[in-house]
Amino acid sequence: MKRIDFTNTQVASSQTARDINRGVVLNLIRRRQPISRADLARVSGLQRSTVSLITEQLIRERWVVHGPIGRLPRGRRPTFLRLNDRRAILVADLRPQQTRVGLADVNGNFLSQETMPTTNDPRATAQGLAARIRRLMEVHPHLLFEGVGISLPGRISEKTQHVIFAPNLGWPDFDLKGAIERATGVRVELENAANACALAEVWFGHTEKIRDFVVVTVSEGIGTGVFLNGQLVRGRTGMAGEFGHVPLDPSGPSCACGGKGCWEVYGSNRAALRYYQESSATQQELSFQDLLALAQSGDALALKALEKMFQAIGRGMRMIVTGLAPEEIVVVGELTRQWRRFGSLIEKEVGMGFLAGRPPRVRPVEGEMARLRGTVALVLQKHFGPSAGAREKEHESSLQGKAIA
Amino acid sequence: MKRIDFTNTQVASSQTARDINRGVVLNLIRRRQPISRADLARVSGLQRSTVSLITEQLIRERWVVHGPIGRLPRGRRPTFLRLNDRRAILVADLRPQQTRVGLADVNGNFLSQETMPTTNDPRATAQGLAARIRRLMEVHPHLLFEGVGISLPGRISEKTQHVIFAPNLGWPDFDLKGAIERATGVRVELENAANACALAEVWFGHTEKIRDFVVVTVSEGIGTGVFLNGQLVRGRTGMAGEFGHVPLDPSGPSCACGGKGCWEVYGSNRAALRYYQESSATQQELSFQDLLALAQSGDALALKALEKMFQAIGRGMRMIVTGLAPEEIVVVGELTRQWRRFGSLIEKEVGMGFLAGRPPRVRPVEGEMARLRGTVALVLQKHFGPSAGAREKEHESSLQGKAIA
DNA sequence: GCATATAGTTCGCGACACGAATTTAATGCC
DNA sequence: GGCATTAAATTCGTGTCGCGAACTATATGC
Repeated sequence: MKRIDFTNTQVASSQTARDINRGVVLNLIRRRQPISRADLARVSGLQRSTVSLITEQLIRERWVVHGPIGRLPRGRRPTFLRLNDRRAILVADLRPQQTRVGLADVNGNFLSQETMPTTNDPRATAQGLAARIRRLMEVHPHLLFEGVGISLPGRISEKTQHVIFAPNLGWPDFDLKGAIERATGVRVELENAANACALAEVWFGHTEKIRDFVVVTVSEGIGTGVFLNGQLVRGRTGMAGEFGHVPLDPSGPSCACGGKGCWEVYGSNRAALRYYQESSATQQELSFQDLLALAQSGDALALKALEKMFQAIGRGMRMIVTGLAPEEIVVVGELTRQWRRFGSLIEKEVGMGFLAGRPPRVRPVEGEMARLRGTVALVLQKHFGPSAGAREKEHESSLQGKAIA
Repeated sequence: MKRIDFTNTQVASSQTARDINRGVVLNLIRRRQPISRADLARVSGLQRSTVSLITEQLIRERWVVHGPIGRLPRGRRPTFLRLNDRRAILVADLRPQQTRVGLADVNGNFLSQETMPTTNDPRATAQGLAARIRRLMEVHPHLLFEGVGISLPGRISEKTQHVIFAPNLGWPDFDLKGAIERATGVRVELENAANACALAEVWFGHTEKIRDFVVVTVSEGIGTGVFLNGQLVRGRTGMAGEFGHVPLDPSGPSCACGGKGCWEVYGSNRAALRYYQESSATQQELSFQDLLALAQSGDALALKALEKMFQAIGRGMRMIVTGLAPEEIVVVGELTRQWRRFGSLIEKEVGMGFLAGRPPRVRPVEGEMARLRGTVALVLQKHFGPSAGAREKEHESSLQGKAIA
């Protein structure tokens, strides 16, 4: 009587084709809105008839709405389609000092934003966050809330979905997802901040077709979001991307992780502050913002500290370039404000250790929005991504799955 | 009149479902042969009727043949199916000193094997290789040759398919693929040796379901085959996986790549020989084989040299573990013969720098066959992989593609 | 008013997977 | 030996899907 569920392999049915094409059309609308059915057919390669059926379905599902009527030199006028911006996503970005809470539409545009303090107590922070989320939902009763997306400087277990390894927050193992879900009744998606930035690039960046890139987030530490073969790399346990804790020099200063000479010991905001304080011999507490301001005003020691920081960032990037050969490296963080002055230093360092061909582009990103935008993508990919069609259908008409014998 | 081919997005048709399911069934037959249609239906989740149609197609395509008749306590006997082992793949593994040429069936079993010298002249090596391939084809006129797979210690440009960056061979930019194809008339696939080992693991290894692992090949240098999210990582230019040239210590000895203190300077066969010669102060030329033999016979200095080598390998693996969090690391090379003695050293080193959770398994592989088996997979994946069905169909009845307006 | 051009819909067709019914082929009990 | 039972494999009717041609709707301009 050894009956096991053998249905482990992913087989395709007719529905599969529809799911795939639904995803293609939905994403084309997202990218090129407003766009007519005829153009969708041209761009996708699908037949106009097929596009009509799919868009009809998407409109039924409330993801797409009719937009304005277009104008052409001749012929019937096209009715443009666009995403339904009454679908909203609640987002939050946890950082050691403060948490940013926001409300965004499906296009990644923010309807509102606010900040709240982050505390060492995960339970209290979760409660405060849940309260603000509930309030946002009450204030906007006309919106359809798709979910909550949260980015944070830490790692989320693939299995339990708990927050694990968040040294910069100082949190222990904690079920943030469960806490917020229970308190708000909305589905929550968690993601590491660097990974969220990578998602933001893919979903809302101009670079549509890049399949291999790495995001490097520089703040208190250094985080990396690794995106290869068109997919985010999470690794077995969701721990992938901790290049910040790879040693550049085994005899270097100690790191909070327990290691020595880690990349982030040399290239983080904290490292720049350390460089500055070592050289100026002042005892006063500075923030990285202050350091940037000093550099802006021409302070030689501040400039020198930033120079060392940027060089170290480039040095660490070499291992990513050598090992993964990405097409592009995207830098996120406050330091990008000094990109004009020091960006070339990074490129020089990256180019130095390069083995063959052309080194990748290194590009800064305005940092404030990337993390939040990424969490929007995090929530949306459940609906827009592959095999999302099946989920929608289930949700819509609650078809039961096949019983397992 | 700006007409561009807009059909950039991958859309699905009815055929797509068949392609996917054909791949599922074909791979199930490969994995579980001999297997009956009924079992295929059970394991795949497809209907028996569907399985019959697909297997009929596969038999028409000559990929599958009828095997023996099974026995059951009751009921009609199943006719087992298995892969057609008259389909053969020509394989070659280029190494700095010698090249191994072989003939394998679709199951990765070798029908014959021979070796030939590798020279510094790529043109001469290609000619010699092509001659042996032609001879193998003449000797086996009853076989259907699917293609030639070649693994080598170097990188292949994604664009031109030329061999680029092969410092250990001492070759310049060279069109090996084109040379062999012109000389033999058979389609050639090139791949880096470490990547080939990774493919061998996925196709012929026991570990069917591991989606994230890294192969580390240790010989003259150190190569890595990075396999993440169920896919080989090649990077933008096919250069991904050169972790062997990431510095462990920026003040270390010079490397052939131009850098300093690269991983392979500490962890390769050459490094172990250097350790030994430094300690014993002998001037005689030793091979790594000799060193292993010395260690086997209990030579203290040889043991010490290997110990340092294994520790260095583990130290370099830490960056892979930290950055990519694979589920498993597979080690390939002659050094695996001393795994019992020193394997634990690697595991200890890997475990030391580990941030959270459990470190990955580190596992040795008998090295000789891995590279060659990988090239078999390299050729097969064109026929067995996704969207292979379309290619077969084209090949079979030469349907023309749609004309682009 | 009619040719022309373009957007969007309708409809018949073929490919496909599904699932029930049927056929085929074995075993074992009476 | 006859017949119920069991299981493999095939056949056939049904629904879904994309394709492509035909058709409808709606605009411009001579």
